[in-house]
Amino acid sequence: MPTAAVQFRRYYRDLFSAYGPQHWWPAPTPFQVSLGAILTQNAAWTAVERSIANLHAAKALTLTGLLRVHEEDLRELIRPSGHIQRKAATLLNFAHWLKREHRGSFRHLAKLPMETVREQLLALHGIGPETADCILLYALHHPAPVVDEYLRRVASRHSLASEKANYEVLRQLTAAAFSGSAKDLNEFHALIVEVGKSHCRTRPQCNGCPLAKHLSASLTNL
DNA sequence: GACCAGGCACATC
DNA sequence: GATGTGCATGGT
Repeated sequence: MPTAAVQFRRYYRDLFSAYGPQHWWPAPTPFQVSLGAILTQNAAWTAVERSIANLHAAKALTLTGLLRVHEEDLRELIRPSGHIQRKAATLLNFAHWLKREHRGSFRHLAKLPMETVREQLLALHGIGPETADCILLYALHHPAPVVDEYLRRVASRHSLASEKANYEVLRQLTAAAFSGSAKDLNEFHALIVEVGKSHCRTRPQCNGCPLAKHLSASLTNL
């Protein structure tokens, strides 16, 4: 049995062959990447796009623009992506932190060590490990592994990790597979989301899934 | 009319 | 510490 790291690299190769580059993150500035990362928590990306369009119309896609919006109005702008009370508060938490601690500058933020920024992000209410790692990877271009439910399912069904493997375990496995390469980590996570949306919703049906050939015999016989 | 979506915080056991 | 549950909305 190959190591999980080797398997992850094989998945990456096969997914890239099947789907091609995903061009993540679909946003023009690191600030907008961060807003999207918060808004997409437990929400479909199509819903996030509608919220982003509302924020754009309200000129709230920049730090100063966002900070000019009252929290109640912000809730209405982001209504399409749900969880409006908590997400509005989180967006403002993030914006105030960026302004207060980092002069509102991603350039300043990018100079700090990845782990330092990660700790600060995790200390913000409403930002958990997945959102923090998305910001590190897609806004700051740090080599930060992102673990999501789809990766958890793939790893579990392919017997690479326990069904109950926590975020940290899968983060280490991913780091071991793509250590140091932000480019590969970027593409890998995007591809996992893509295959997850189309093939990993129900277990273990993988007909037509680019990863099906990697399934262990015990699973394919289910 | 369920079920899900590019999670998180908090209560409870 | 692990497991369950509320948060909110729109698409399928």
